[in-house]
Amino acid sequence: MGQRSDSDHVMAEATTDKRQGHTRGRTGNDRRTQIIKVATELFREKGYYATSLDDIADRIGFTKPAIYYYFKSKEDVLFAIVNSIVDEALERFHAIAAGPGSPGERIHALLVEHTRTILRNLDANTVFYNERGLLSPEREREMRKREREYTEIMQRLYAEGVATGELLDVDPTVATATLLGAAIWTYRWYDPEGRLSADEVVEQITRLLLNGYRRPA
Amino acid sequence: MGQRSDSDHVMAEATTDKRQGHTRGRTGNDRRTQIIKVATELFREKGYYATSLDDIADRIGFTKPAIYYYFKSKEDVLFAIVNSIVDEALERFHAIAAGPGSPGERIHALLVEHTRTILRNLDANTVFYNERGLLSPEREREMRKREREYTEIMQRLYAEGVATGELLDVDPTVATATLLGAAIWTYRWYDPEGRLSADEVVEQITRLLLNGYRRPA
DNA sequence: CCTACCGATCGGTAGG
DNA sequence: CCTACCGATCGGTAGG
Repeated sequence: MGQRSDSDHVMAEATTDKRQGHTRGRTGNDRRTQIIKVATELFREKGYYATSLDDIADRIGFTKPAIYYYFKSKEDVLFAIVNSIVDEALERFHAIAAGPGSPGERIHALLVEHTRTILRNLDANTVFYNERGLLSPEREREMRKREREYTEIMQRLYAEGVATGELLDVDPTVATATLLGAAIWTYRWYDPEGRLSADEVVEQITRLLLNGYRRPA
Repeated sequence: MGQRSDSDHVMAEATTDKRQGHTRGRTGNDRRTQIIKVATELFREKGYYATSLDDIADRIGFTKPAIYYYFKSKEDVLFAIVNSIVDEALERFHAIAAGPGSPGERIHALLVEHTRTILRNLDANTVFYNERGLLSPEREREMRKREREYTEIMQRLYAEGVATGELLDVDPTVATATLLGAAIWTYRWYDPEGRLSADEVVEQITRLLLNGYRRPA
């Protein structure tokens, strides 16, 4: 809490070579990244509304108006976080769906990669799933549209697998929402400091979803 | 939006027989119930912070201080909603776990009933899952404790099923979080006005979780 | 990136 | 259950 993380440190180093006279050697992009990082932590801990811009500025060590040098509004900070998550997910789904394997194998790959990504970046994904509803109506519509885009990729894949007889015959909308929901829900309970590694959890969840909880006789 | 629902209407009727001179024939308990109902709708629509006590009072047709006649604070209104949800879940889990059937059969029953309950009362369950983190630290701890209580019931059941060989051998914590998560996630995507009935959705989800998405050969 | 400040919102209370 | 009101918080801006 409050201490610099590794990724932050690495980024600070990366720009050290080409110092441009900015305070403490940070470039503008670096500062922007730092604001996003700290905001992500705080939005996750306390939620968007309960986090003030003063809270964010305090944790970084400057004052609130500095944030307005990099962002037009508080909502823009949230949007930056949420947008990058949906961007990455969209790209990932496109890549895997277009890749090799049967529909069932590609769905398995989607579930593995989606869960891995969430567990590897719990802060931002928690903010994404908890706070994306607080964006302006226009931006929320935009987000929903892109989310629908990648869930539809999975639905088409599922429908294909049902048609070939590879996958259990349930409604593709229900199937994908349920499977993705099971994967996404990890953000609510997984504890990185806990007993189980992220890789173990990913393996067990995806095996459970593939085979069902009833052990085959 | 803004119109009286059936349940509201029914409650108003129920107290008509024994009018006590209250405005529009409502008893105190009735008013309290009405405040909870309207707050539940608004907290779901706009979230807890974005909903003011004036919003709630406006939709009912009186003024903010009236709410303080029935509740000590805004948080108490949220607590009333969240508390009743966790109460019912706890009772349901206890009853089913103590009931008949193999561990696998009782887990199936738990998933069916939990999903049904969520779909039948989407407003309050959405508030529960979205806003329970906004309670005071003491109350949040109390909620988490009771939630843990009923997830542990399911974990013990799962462990028992693994021991007898009935259930797939994955960690009971992972299994129950994943299965429950898949069921709970319905609150985020199920549309009561949509193509599928709640009963169909419950049947398909629980069948999918039991058998897995790969069709048995 | 800072100091100083404004305007609006809102939970909660006094006093009836 | 109402009118009137207070105190605190907070996003955002002026002006440098």
